[in-house]
Amino acid sequence: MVRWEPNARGRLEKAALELYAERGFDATTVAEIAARAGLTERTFFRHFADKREVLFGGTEGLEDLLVRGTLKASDDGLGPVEAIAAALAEFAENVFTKQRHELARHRQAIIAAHPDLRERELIKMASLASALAGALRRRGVGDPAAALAAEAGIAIFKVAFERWVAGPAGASLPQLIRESAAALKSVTGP
Amino acid sequence: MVRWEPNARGRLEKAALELYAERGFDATTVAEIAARAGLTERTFFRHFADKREVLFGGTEGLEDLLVRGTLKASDDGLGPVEAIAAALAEFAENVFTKQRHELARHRQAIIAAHPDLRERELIKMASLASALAGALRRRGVGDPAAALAAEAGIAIFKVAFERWVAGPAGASLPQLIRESAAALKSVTGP
DNA sequence: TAGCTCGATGACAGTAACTGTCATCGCTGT
DNA sequence: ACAGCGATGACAGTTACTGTCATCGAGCTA
Repeated sequence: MVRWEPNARGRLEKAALELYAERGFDATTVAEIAARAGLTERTFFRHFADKREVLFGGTEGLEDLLVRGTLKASDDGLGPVEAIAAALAEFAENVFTKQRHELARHRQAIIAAHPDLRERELIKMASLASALAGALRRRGVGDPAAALAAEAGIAIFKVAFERWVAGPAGASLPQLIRESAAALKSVTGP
Repeated sequence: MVRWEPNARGRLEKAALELYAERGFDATTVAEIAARAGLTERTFFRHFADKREVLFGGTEGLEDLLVRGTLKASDDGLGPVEAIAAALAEFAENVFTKQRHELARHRQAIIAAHPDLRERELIKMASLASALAGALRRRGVGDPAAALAAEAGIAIFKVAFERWVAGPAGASLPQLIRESAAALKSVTGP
């Protein structure tokens, strides 16, 4: 006999996703989320810094992973933007699989529906860009090249991900990333 | 004899800027800002949607201005990214003058110090990118090229602006924008 | 001039996000 | 057995933000 049901955090995430989808982000209170998860409001805030963060869990190791991928690709001789694109593509290969397409679509619909959630997503991306710029600098890329390459890499991912989410379940995100990278290259030209 | 002092909005902006700088964003309450401006909290929220927005006023005509500039530059035969960079450079020429360097530095220091304010800044930039992408599409640029060019243009501006703010008062933002655009071009290559 | 509408503000109550603090009580190691 | 730990609950407090009605000078109209 356990004192509490396990996986409180996961239950909160599930409850929040459901309620945000059912009633919208604004019309959902933290107390309601906690109640559906069989917990109290106070416990919600022990697991998540705020009402938005509950949608952005599992992002902890992400930056490190992509930084390592970028460093490796850079060591393989790729240019700055190509290195980031390669790291993102490899990451996408493992995480944004065909099975998770529907889940990602659902989540993005919720995020797109509310500016507060868009803001949170944007700052996560910006933080990632900053980390990737640092990685490039460690590989000898100067400034402002490193910062620009990182921003460009994130732009590639944003656009590719948007298309992946909007498109059919069969599409390959790594492929879309490669296409976006190519499109960026052609569009920066004359 | 007037019933109220004029320029309530401006007084609120000034008071907020001062208090955010003095005590920090978190430690400042809206009631304090309103009191310093000789108004009530309720009136603050009639002028600004929230506590952050008070730092982002005067942004109303910006999107239209840059969209028009981009359309014009595009008609002059520039490539998508170049067109946006040109529009941004011209805008910067008129707005981010040497005299406003100190003010901009001050404002950016406040924004950089608080994630909530960074989020707001990022969504403004994202909204601008979206508008610029629309402008490019109207000029026949396809997808995902239009979206990527817009994101790239915004990246150029972000990096250039960061350098302008961090650098000496004499630097020219339009010049930094042109340098960033060139750096992006070289970094997307092999 | 008298009355009327309008627009900016104040007054006040209410909701909900978030925080600080202390109590509770199974589990774990000694 | 028992002490301490860690996740949770209970509860009060602050503050961002909203809805609603009252106020009152300015300008319009008859």
